[in-house]
Amino acid sequence: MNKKFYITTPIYYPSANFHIGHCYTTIIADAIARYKRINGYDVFFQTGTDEHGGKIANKAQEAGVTPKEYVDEIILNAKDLWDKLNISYDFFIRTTDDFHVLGVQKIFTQLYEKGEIYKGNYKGLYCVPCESFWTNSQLVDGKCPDCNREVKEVTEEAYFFRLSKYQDKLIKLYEENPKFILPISRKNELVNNFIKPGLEDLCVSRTSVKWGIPVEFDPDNVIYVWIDALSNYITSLGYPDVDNELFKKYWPADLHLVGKEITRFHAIIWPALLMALDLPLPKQVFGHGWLVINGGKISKSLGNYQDPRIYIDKYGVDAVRYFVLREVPFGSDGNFSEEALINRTNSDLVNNLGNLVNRTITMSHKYFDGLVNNPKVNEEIDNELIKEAENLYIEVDKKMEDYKANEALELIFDLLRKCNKYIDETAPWILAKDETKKERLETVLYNVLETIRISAILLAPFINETSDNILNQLNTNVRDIESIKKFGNLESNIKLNNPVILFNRIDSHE
RNA sequence: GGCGAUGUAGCUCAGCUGGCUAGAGCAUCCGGUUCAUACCCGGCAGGUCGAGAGUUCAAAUCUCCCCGUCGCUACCA
Repeated sequence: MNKKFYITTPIYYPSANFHIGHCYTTIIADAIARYKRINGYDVFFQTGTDEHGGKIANKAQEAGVTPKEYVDEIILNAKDLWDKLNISYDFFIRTTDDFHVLGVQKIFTQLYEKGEIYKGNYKGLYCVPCESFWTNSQLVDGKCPDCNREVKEVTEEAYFFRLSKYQDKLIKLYEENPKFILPISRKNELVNNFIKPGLEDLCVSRTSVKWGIPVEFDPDNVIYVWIDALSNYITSLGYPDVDNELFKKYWPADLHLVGKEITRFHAIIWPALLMALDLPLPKQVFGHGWLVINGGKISKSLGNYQDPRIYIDKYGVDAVRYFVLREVPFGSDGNFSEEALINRTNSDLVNNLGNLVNRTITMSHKYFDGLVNNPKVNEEIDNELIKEAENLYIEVDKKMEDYKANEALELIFDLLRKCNKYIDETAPWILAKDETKKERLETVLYNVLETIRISAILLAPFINETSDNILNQLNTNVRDIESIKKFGNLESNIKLNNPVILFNRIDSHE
């Protein structure tokens, strides 16, 4: 039986269509999921949307439709976007799905019956005209940030989750699992800002919000975002039916991939809720950095972004995937700009990779009619290339262990660069002029083709279409991960297909 | 204010527990090559490693202080 791997993206808030930042998270998750799959894992990859809450209710009202109608449209748009980005998700959960609504109600009731949730009073600063609660830190000069009027302290009945009770257990969790929250800096933030000062109980219901899941035994109260949204990771597997095959097979999650802004919810509230439910905890929460635009946040109000499909249509899905995976360093922010996308595409995908594949296959056709053969007339110069090609998997795997996709890609492209150099040094066009060097020439081309095959197989999780394209041009059937752990598994009797341009050069002056 | 990151070649960044003339990719310039998508290969140039002080035989790497940028600071997913 295969090892399992359950990976999730956050469930995004569909108050508007998704931007490149959503794509970034989802593409990383997809790359990790695909990487695990080619390594033999039985992967369950989940994404989805968090559709309740006041903000969406307001948006819908503005648009003159029901909240459900409003989000339905955005979800269609999102699914189309994920299709265009080749996101290989196994399940797309919506918090408006019936099973989720029922599951969340059961979870809430269960927690209440166990005494983990109690009824108390929520004290908050309320702006009457705006009908919204604010925190101290949100106020501007002590006044409502929206309308600049006075706020007043009001009290309403609400349900609370005993979060404070889990303080010590959370500390123990972090200590026993140093990689529970990655990167480490995120963990420090949480410990210093929340755990150390002391956790407060968490208000988990609202009466002021109507668009949400009602509390089963007290329907005037709506279950607030924490339990509603976070529970998605288990309701999708059938919880509270713990005998569900999916739940038995995939829970606990191996990786919750989240943006750094919501690490807190996943690293504090979520484990505490699971402890309260007596469920196993996820193995890891990774709070990745943001894609920023001109150093600043992607922001709807600034209008500093475009529909991601514009870039996909113009430059191709793999150019976009490659860019976000390659450009953003492990855990920190990375800059997105069309110019950087173009540069990255031209230098890495067109010049390095595309040209390498093209020149190699062209030579094979020119000199041997596309027939592959390896007479193994090796020379000293071959050893380094062969050794590095053989080591590539090990090196990439080390990087992917910590989800460092950018560094994994860097390694692959280093090898491709070395391959171009190898061609220049062995100069096949000179060998071709000497009939006695025929077998040496075949060997050289074989070495390059095999290195390309190995690289293409490792590129599959990141840029799957390009990977397929290359392997199809090679016309090889040997595409499994095992075959690249040793050099020389490319078949010796195949005939290459005609070369096809992988990426077109982008003229940035367009 | 508190906590925490970060500041290294024009750009994006590597440089762990201190130790050869500080590195890579991209961009620029020069040269080579022609199988290839004006591509590929080689090379030059370019850095007071944010500023200052200290520890040390030796610091980008440790300590202190200052300056800049950014993040977090709970009920805004």
